[in-house]
Amino acid sequence: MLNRTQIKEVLNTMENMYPDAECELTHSNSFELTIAVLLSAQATDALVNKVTPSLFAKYKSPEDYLAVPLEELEQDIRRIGLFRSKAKNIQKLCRSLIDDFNGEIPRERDELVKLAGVGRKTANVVTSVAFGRPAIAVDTHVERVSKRLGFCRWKDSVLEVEKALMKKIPEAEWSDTHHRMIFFGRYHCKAQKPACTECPLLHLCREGKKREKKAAAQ
DNA sequence: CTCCCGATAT
DNA sequence: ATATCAGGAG
Repeated sequence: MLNRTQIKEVLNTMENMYPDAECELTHSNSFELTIAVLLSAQATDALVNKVTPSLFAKYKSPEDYLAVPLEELEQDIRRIGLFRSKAKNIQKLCRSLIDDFNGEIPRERDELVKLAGVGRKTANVVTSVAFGRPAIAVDTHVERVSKRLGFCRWKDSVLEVEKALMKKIPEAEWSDTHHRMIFFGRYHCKAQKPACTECPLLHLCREGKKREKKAAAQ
Protein backbone atom coordinates (compact mmCIF):
# COMPACT_ATOMS: atom_id res chain seq x y z
CA MET A 1 0.00 0.00 0.00
CA LEU A 2 1.13 3.53 -0.74
CA ASN A 3 2.33 5.71 2.16
CA ARG A 4 1.58 9.42 2.55
CA THR A 5 4.70 10.57 0.71
CA GLN A 6 4.01 8.24 -2.19
CA ILE A 7 0.41 9.38 -2.39
CA LYS A 8 1.54 13.00 -2.67
CA GLU A 9 3.90 12.02 -5.47
CA VAL A 10 1.15 10.16 -7.29
CA LEU A 11 -1.20 13.15 -7.06
CA ASN A 12 1.51 15.55 -8.22
CA THR A 13 2.49 13.34 -11.15
CA MET A 14 -1.08 12.92 -12.29
CA GLU A 15 -1.60 16.68 -12.06
CA ASN A 16 1.43 17.20 -14.30
CA MET A 17 0.24 14.56 -16.78
CA TYR A 18 -3.39 15.72 -16.95
CA PRO A 19 -3.67 19.26 -15.52
CA ASP A 20 -7.00 19.90 -17.25
CA ALA A 21 -8.69 16.52 -16.82
CA GLU A 22 -12.45 16.89 -16.78
CA CYS A 23 -15.67 15.10 -17.67
CA GLU A 24 -15.55 14.00 -21.32
CA LEU A 25 -19.27 13.32 -21.66
CA THR A 26 -20.85 16.00 -23.83
CA HIS A 27 -23.62 17.84 -21.95
CA SER A 28 -25.02 21.32 -21.41
CA ASN A 29 -26.96 20.93 -18.14
CA SER A 30 -27.47 18.57 -15.20
CA PHE A 31 -30.32 16.74 -16.92
CA GLU A 32 -28.27 15.95 -20.02
CA LEU A 33 -25.30 14.97 -17.87
CA THR A 34 -27.41 12.51 -15.87
CA ILE A 35 -28.75 10.91 -19.06
CA ALA A 36 -25.24 10.75 -20.55
CA VAL A 37 -23.75 9.10 -17.46
CA LEU A 38 -26.61 6.61 -17.29
CA LEU A 39 -25.95 5.73 -20.95
CA SER A 40 -22.22 5.40 -20.37
CA ALA A 41 -22.51 2.25 -18.22
CA GLN A 42 -20.32 -0.43 -19.86
CA ALA A 43 -19.81 1.80 -22.91
CA THR A 44 -17.07 4.23 -23.92
CA ASP A 45 -17.53 7.99 -23.58
CA ALA A 46 -16.60 8.33 -27.25
CA LEU A 47 -19.52 6.15 -28.30
CA VAL A 48 -21.97 7.93 -25.99
CA ASN A 49 -20.83 11.25 -27.44
CA LYS A 50 -21.67 10.01 -30.94
CA VAL A 51 -25.26 9.32 -29.91
CA THR A 52 -26.12 12.17 -27.56
CA PRO A 53 -26.04 15.11 -30.03
CA SER A 54 -29.05 13.84 -31.96
CA LEU A 55 -30.58 12.43 -28.77
CA PHE A 56 -30.39 15.75 -26.90
CA ALA A 57 -31.67 17.60 -29.95
CA LYS A 58 -34.75 15.39 -30.01
CA TYR A 59 -35.35 15.10 -26.24
CA LYS A 60 -34.92 18.33 -24.29
CA SER A 61 -37.07 17.64 -21.22
CA PRO A 62 -38.34 14.72 -19.12
CA GLU A 63 -41.69 15.16 -20.85
CA ASP A 64 -40.05 14.63 -24.26
CA TYR A 65 -38.67 11.22 -23.27
CA LEU A 66 -42.12 10.18 -22.00
CA ALA A 67 -43.88 11.38 -25.15
CA VAL A 68 -42.52 8.55 -27.34
CA PRO A 69 -43.10 4.78 -27.15
CA LEU A 70 -40.40 2.83 -25.30
CA GLU A 71 -39.45 1.09 -28.54
CA GLU A 72 -38.68 4.40 -30.21
CA LEU A 73 -36.35 5.48 -27.42
CA GLU A 74 -34.70 2.03 -27.54
CA GLN A 75 -33.88 2.53 -31.21
CA ASP A 76 -32.52 6.01 -30.55
CA ILE A 77 -29.90 4.64 -28.11
CA ARG A 78 -29.47 1.14 -29.56
CA ARG A 79 -25.86 1.62 -30.65
CA ILE A 80 -24.70 2.20 -27.07
CA GLY A 81 -25.60 -1.29 -25.86
CA LEU A 82 -27.69 -2.44 -22.88
CA PHE A 83 -30.29 -0.36 -24.69
CA ARG A 84 -33.47 -2.02 -23.43
CA SER A 85 -32.71 -1.55 -19.74
CA LYS A 86 -31.28 1.92 -20.31
CA ALA A 87 -34.33 3.09 -22.28
CA LYS A 88 -36.65 1.76 -19.60
CA ASN A 89 -34.59 3.42 -16.87
CA ILE A 90 -34.60 6.76 -18.69
CA GLN A 91 -38.38 6.80 -18.88
CA LYS A 92 -38.71 5.74 -15.23
CA LEU A 93 -36.18 8.41 -14.26
CA CYS A 94 -38.10 11.07 -16.16
CA ARG A 95 -41.37 9.98 -14.60
CA SER A 96 -40.01 10.35 -11.06
CA LEU A 97 -38.34 13.66 -11.92
CA ILE A 98 -41.75 15.02 -12.82
CA ASP A 99 -43.66 13.30 -10.02
CA ASP A 100 -41.20 13.63 -7.15
CA PHE A 101 -38.57 16.26 -7.98
CA ASN A 102 -40.38 19.13 -9.67
CA GLY A 103 -38.80 18.24 -13.01
CA GLU A 104 -35.27 18.98 -11.77
CA ILE A 105 -32.26 16.76 -11.11
CA PRO A 106 -31.89 16.64 -7.29
CA ARG A 107 -28.61 17.80 -5.75
CA GLU A 108 -28.34 15.35 -2.87
CA ARG A 109 -26.80 11.94 -3.48
CA ASP A 110 -29.47 10.25 -1.36
CA GLU A 111 -32.07 11.68 -3.73
CA LEU A 112 -30.10 10.98 -6.90
CA VAL A 113 -29.76 7.27 -6.19
CA LYS A 114 -33.56 6.99 -5.97
CA LEU A 115 -33.67 7.64 -9.73
CA ALA A 116 -33.87 4.59 -11.99
CA GLY A 117 -30.53 3.72 -13.52
CA VAL A 118 -28.65 5.96 -11.10
CA GLY A 119 -26.38 4.19 -8.59
CA ARG A 120 -23.73 5.56 -6.31
CA LYS A 121 -21.16 6.04 -9.07
CA THR A 122 -23.50 7.99 -11.38
CA ALA A 123 -24.75 10.04 -8.42
CA ASN A 124 -21.16 10.95 -7.54
CA VAL A 125 -20.44 12.07 -11.10
CA VAL A 126 -23.51 14.32 -11.12
CA THR A 127 -22.79 15.87 -7.72
CA SER A 128 -19.19 16.49 -8.72
CA VAL A 129 -19.54 17.61 -12.34
CA ALA A 130 -22.98 19.24 -12.41
CA PHE A 131 -23.08 20.72 -8.91
CA GLY A 132 -19.38 21.27 -8.18
CA ARG A 133 -19.35 19.43 -4.87
CA PRO A 134 -16.49 17.15 -3.77
CA ALA A 135 -17.02 13.50 -4.71
CA ILE A 136 -15.05 10.54 -6.01
CA ALA A 137 -16.94 8.39 -8.49
CA VAL A 138 -15.28 4.98 -8.63
CA ASP A 139 -15.70 3.66 -12.15
CA THR A 140 -13.75 0.88 -13.86
CA HIS A 141 -10.72 3.16 -14.42
CA VAL A 142 -10.55 4.58 -10.89
CA GLU A 143 -10.92 1.09 -9.44
CA ARG A 144 -8.20 -0.39 -11.66
CA VAL A 145 -5.73 2.47 -11.09
CA SER A 146 -6.36 2.51 -7.33
CA LYS A 147 -5.71 -1.21 -7.07
CA ARG A 148 -2.68 -1.32 -9.35
CA LEU A 149 -0.94 1.60 -7.64
CA GLY A 150 -1.92 0.51 -4.13
CA PHE A 151 -4.39 3.07 -2.86
CA CYS A 152 -6.45 0.14 -1.55
CA ARG A 153 -6.56 -3.63 -1.30
CA TRP A 154 -7.05 -5.79 -4.39
CA LYS A 155 -10.19 -7.38 -2.98
CA ASP A 156 -11.86 -4.12 -1.95
CA SER A 157 -15.37 -3.43 -3.24
CA VAL A 158 -15.98 -0.21 -5.19
CA LEU A 159 -17.45 1.34 -2.05
CA GLU A 160 -14.34 0.37 -0.07
CA VAL A 161 -12.18 1.86 -2.83
CA GLU A 162 -14.15 5.11 -2.63
CA LYS A 163 -13.75 5.24 1.16
CA ALA A 164 -10.01 4.57 0.93
CA LEU A 165 -9.58 7.38 -1.62
CA MET A 166 -11.67 9.82 0.42
CA LYS A 167 -9.56 9.03 3.48
CA LYS A 168 -6.22 9.41 1.71
CA ILE A 169 -6.94 12.41 -0.54
CA PRO A 170 -7.76 15.92 0.77
CA GLU A 171 -11.42 16.73 0.19
CA ALA A 172 -10.62 19.86 -1.80
CA GLU A 173 -8.81 17.65 -4.36
CA TRP A 174 -11.39 14.89 -4.67
CA SER A 175 -13.00 16.02 -7.89
CA ASP A 176 -9.82 16.97 -9.75
CA THR A 177 -8.00 13.83 -8.64
CA HIS A 178 -10.94 11.67 -9.60
CA HIS A 179 -10.88 13.05 -13.16
CA ARG A 180 -7.10 12.73 -13.38
CA MET A 181 -7.31 9.09 -12.29
CA ILE A 182 -9.84 8.47 -15.04
CA PHE A 183 -7.57 10.05 -17.68
CA PHE A 184 -4.59 8.16 -16.26
CA GLY A 185 -6.53 4.90 -16.47
CA ARG A 186 -8.11 5.58 -19.83
CA TYR A 187 -5.06 6.80 -21.73
CA HIS A 188 -2.03 5.48 -19.85
CA CYS A 189 -2.72 2.76 -17.27
CA LYS A 190 -5.06 0.95 -19.66
CA ALA A 191 -6.79 -2.30 -18.81
CA GLN A 192 -5.40 -4.39 -21.67
CA LYS A 193 -2.04 -2.77 -22.53
CA PRO A 194 -0.79 -0.48 -19.72
CA ALA A 195 2.19 1.73 -20.64
CA CYS A 196 4.32 0.57 -17.69
CA THR A 197 7.67 0.97 -19.47
CA GLU A 198 7.08 4.69 -19.91
CA CYS A 199 5.27 5.27 -16.63
CA PRO A 200 6.59 7.94 -14.24
CA LEU A 201 5.04 6.04 -11.33
CA LEU A 202 6.59 2.65 -12.07
CA HIS A 203 9.02 2.88 -9.13
CA LEU A 204 6.17 2.94 -6.61
CA CYS A 205 3.61 0.78 -8.46
CA ARG A 206 3.17 -2.73 -7.15
CA GLU A 207 1.44 -3.92 -10.32
CA GLY A 208 4.06 -2.29 -12.56
CA LYS A 209 6.89 -3.95 -10.67
CA LYS A 210 5.14 -7.29 -10.92
CA ARG A 211 4.82 -6.84 -14.68
CA GLU A 212 8.49 -5.84 -14.99
CA LYS A 213 9.66 -9.04 -13.31
CA LYS A 214 7.39 -11.06 -15.50
CA ALA A 215 8.76 -9.37 -18.63
CA ALA A 216 12.36 -9.90 -17.51
CA ALA A 217 11.73 -13.60 -17.04
CA GLN A 218 10.72 -14.00 -20.67
C1' DC B 1 -24.32 -13.54 -8.14
C1' DT B 2 -26.22 -12.99 -13.15
C1' DC B 3 -28.01 -10.43 -16.77
C1' DC B 4 -28.13 -6.71 -19.87
C1' DC B 5 -25.53 -5.62 -25.14
C1' DG B 6 -23.38 -3.03 -29.14
C1' DA B 7 -18.88 -1.00 -30.56
C1' DT B 8 -14.08 -1.17 -30.53
C1' DA B 9 -9.33 -2.72 -29.47
C1' DT B 10 -6.25 -6.43 -29.09
C1' DA C 1 -12.14 -14.98 -30.78
C1' DT C 2 -11.93 -12.46 -26.59
C1' DA C 3 -11.62 -8.42 -23.45
C1' DT C 4 -13.21 -4.08 -22.30
C1' DC C 5 -16.04 0.02 -21.98
C1' DA C 6 -17.28 6.49 -16.69
C1' DG C 7 -22.75 0.21 -13.88
C1' DG C 8 -27.13 -0.85 -12.13
C1' DA C 9 -31.16 -3.84 -11.24
C1' DG C 10 -33.13 -8.08 -9.83
